[in-house]
Amino acid sequence: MFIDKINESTSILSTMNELDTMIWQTVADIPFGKVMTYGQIAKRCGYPGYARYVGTVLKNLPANTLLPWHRVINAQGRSSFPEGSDKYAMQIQCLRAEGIVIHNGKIQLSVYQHH
DNA sequence: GAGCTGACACACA
DNA sequence: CTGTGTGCCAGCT
Repeated sequence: MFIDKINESTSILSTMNELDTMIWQTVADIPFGKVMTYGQIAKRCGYPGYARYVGTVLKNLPANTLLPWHRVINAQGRSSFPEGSDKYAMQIQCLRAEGIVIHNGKIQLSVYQHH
């Protein structure tokens, strides 16, 4: 029925907003000096396979956000920004400020990954 | 509706 | 270890 279509779509919409919120929560819960990967966050939120979506959500964060987005890196233990960019330098700097050691742009997940 | 494009991940060479 | 191919999925053309 027509009304069901509307409810269905709004339900999907609210699910997506809910996912955004869960992603924010998960990122906010990463302790100082630890990191998590995109895929890991997606899984924790109950949405395996949504690694890329985690990235788009973080991208849409306001520049002045208090969320520790710098603690989110890719599965290779590297920043996902191009190596010369401002964002890249920014992320590396923030991580180093938390005592995380980065060697040749690589972070040892075996040491710093938050489970 | 059909492609393209990413702040991704994984397997394999 | 680095490069390449493939799968993935929401958001934008």
